[in-house]
Amino acid sequence: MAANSQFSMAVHVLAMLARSKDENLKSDYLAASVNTNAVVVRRLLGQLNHANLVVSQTGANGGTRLARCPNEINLSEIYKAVNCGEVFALHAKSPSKDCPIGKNIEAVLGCIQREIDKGIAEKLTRYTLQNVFEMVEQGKA
Amino acid sequence: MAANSQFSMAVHVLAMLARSKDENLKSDYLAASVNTNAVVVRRLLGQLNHANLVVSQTGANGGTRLARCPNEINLSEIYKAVNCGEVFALHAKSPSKDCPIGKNIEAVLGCIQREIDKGIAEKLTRYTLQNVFEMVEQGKA
DNA sequence: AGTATTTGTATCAGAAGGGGTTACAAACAA
DNA sequence: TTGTTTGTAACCCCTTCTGATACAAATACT
Repeated sequence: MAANSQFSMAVHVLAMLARSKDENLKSDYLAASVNTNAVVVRRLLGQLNHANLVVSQTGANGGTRLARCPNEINLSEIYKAVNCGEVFALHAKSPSKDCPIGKNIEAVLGCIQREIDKGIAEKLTRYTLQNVFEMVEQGKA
Repeated sequence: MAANSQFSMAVHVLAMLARSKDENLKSDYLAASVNTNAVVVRRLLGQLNHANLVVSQTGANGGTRLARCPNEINLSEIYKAVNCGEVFALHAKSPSKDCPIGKNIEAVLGCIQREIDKGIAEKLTRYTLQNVFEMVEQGKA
């Protein structure tokens, strides 16, 4: 898949916002750091805003800042906010219902899919934005 | 872009092979159950063969069968065999190295990425192909 | 040997989605 | 009012997945 890098960009942008505390940052400025276009950043911020992670203001001296403290935001929320889809897709075209395997495989795969998603969420919940910000600041990967 | 359903198709095909024991199944037959094209199935089987999960034979009465017992194949191996890529992509274009965040964010994200991949593998390792086959047979999702 | 069958693979076309870009309306500060 | 900034629509390009056709190579059967 053309790999979806929205989560990476989102974490990057949010880390920038965490660093700037309560100061509004402009999409132009964020785009320069992420090395992309300002509109791409604004589209992303729209999703983060929708998830109540950031607050934006239009107009002169506008921009975006965090809606909460960095230690009150965890990566799982960010992951959910930028809808990256599932880990793997179910069949593009439904399997044959005339086949004993095809008839039930989708339900089983769906179950496994949910299991994995739970696992991902569990891992991501362990990291707060504050944690990530500190790891980046300390150059500690 | 179309979401990647290769893992789903792979599990489906392997479940079919598990059901047919040591009998060779033809790509045409598998394709009918998966509801796709025989070439798509052969491409998939090529990857599974490369991972030593199946064995194929050309020629009349040819086809494909499992290389191992279904209870000796776990879903993590299948996941690795069909290269589904990472859960999320890192930045398409490298972030600005002039920014304290941009300079280090990729390393931190890579670390998180590996953490998640480990989690997925751990979950998938719990299921054998035999488990999946039985769940499908029993219509139990 | 000869024929039919089946896989392996190359190649192309179409669909879908991500990302980059331009353009412009709406909101807001001064 | 004027200049700035976000929000969003519209479009293009590129990549990847899927479907399809075609054909060589391998194999079984007669």
